[in-house]
Amino acid sequence: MNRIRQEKIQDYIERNSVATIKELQALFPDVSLMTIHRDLDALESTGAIVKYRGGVKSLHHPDDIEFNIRMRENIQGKEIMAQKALSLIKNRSSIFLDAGTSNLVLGKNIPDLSLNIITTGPAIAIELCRLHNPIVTVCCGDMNRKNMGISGKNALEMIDKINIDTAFIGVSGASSKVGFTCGTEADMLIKSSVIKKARVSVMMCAQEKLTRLMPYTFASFSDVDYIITDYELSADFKEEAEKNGVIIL
Amino acid sequence: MNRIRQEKIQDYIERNSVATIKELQALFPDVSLMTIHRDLDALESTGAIVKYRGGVKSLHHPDDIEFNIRMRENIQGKEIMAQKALSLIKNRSSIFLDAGTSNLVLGKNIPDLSLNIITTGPAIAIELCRLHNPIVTVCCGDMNRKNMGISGKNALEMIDKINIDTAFIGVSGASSKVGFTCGTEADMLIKSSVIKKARVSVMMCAQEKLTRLMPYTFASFSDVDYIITDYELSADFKEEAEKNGVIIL
DNA sequence: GACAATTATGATATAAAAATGTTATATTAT
DNA sequence: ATAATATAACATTTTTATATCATAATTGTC
Repeated sequence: MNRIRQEKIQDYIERNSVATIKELQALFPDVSLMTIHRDLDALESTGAIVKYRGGVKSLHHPDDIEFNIRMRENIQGKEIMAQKALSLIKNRSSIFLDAGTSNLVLGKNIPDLSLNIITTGPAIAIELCRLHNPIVTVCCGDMNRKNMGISGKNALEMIDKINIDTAFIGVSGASSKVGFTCGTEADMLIKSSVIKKARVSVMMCAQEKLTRLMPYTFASFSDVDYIITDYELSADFKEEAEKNGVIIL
Repeated sequence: MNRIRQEKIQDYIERNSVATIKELQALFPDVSLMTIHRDLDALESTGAIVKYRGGVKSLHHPDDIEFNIRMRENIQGKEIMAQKALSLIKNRSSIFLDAGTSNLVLGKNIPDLSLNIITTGPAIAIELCRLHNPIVTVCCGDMNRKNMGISGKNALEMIDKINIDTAFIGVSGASSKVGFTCGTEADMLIKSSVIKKARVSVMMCAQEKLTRLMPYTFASFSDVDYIITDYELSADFKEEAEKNGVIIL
């Protein structure tokens, strides 16, 4: 079988979450219908998709999808941010990775150093299993389906007990006036506790988050040390950062 | 033969855990295809790698890949076990899912009931995000790369605090004499604590685990309530189960 | 250093396997 | 009942692996 074509097909289906055979045929005009069918059979046997008469659908579940969709958004920006963040990760330090897509991309890029990595993202923990040197610790608590993150009282208690050198915190929305915001109270509690405990706090602010505000503020500019972004900050952000000694990467 | 090249090839395969012949050819453009084949034959005869049509794979994979491989093994058996386990899950109860591939398959099959699900498997937690009703709680602690499971002091403390109605425990090895075993001390501590706390303890014993013994015993027959398996138990298991009032599903 | 013996490599032909296409037949939806 | 779609069976093409032989490089011996 042609792996590359099959992966393209799967990608297409995942993106659109459904696809007709005709669409796929049009997408790959140089192979026969039968081959498409066979490719789909192969993909189906891996459990990634399901065939039905006339087409196929992705088997990924609604909540996964939201996360996966966000995972595919602005990949380049996330890569840029990950590269910047790597410069802040020192061997033999203890770092915290907040749940979320930016930090999952960061997790994929972390080298095999002697680190203590604490995370609220199970997906991040799984990703880090590819490495041999870091000790990976998962925060306990309740899963938030939206951001695949852990929060709750147990998590807070645990964070209270550990030491964090550098914390990478996901930001859902921000403004120069209200600071850094997120969508739930539970997440807010986690993020603000971590920032209090960490020696260095790094805000992972993809560009699109900077024009958006979420209900809960978890940190103001004076609480943080670095802002990592994928493009450039607007003047008011820069000004506010400078005023509070926040370094922009 | 050229030892140095062969070692480079082996290194490359180990690092990527698989390699296509084409990749290797591109990597060593100054030798012929035939030579690559012969190198691979030599490496295969040492038992370090395995050839398959189109490429080679390493026998020792990074742990995350190892987990995925185990995930694909005996899928039918795991499905059978999952179906049996479902009959023990009651609405509005608190269940514990141990990390591991059998319970990940079980997780994929759990219906959208009002459950409290506690798990040591981040992959299981992610899978359960597809559901809307259960409250999913992840145990805190350190990741064991081999079974993608969480263990350690934090996890033990957390388990101590919660109530578990039915616990589904993964079994790595078992015998009628020594009972149920696993591979690390940390896992042993988790499993035995959970069994102590749970009202009902269910051992998930795929057939292939029953002819295998692992270093740490975490439970004897008298500690457990159910054994779920995908085929049939041998006479000595049945006898020992009956003696201790363990129900075999 | 010359020479044989061994080992490694490359080229080509051949065999095996896998992927694809074609056509015929079965299934399904309306 | 009919048209659309899916599957099965077989033929063909393409890809990949092996066997064989010739040649080159390396090693050991005198």
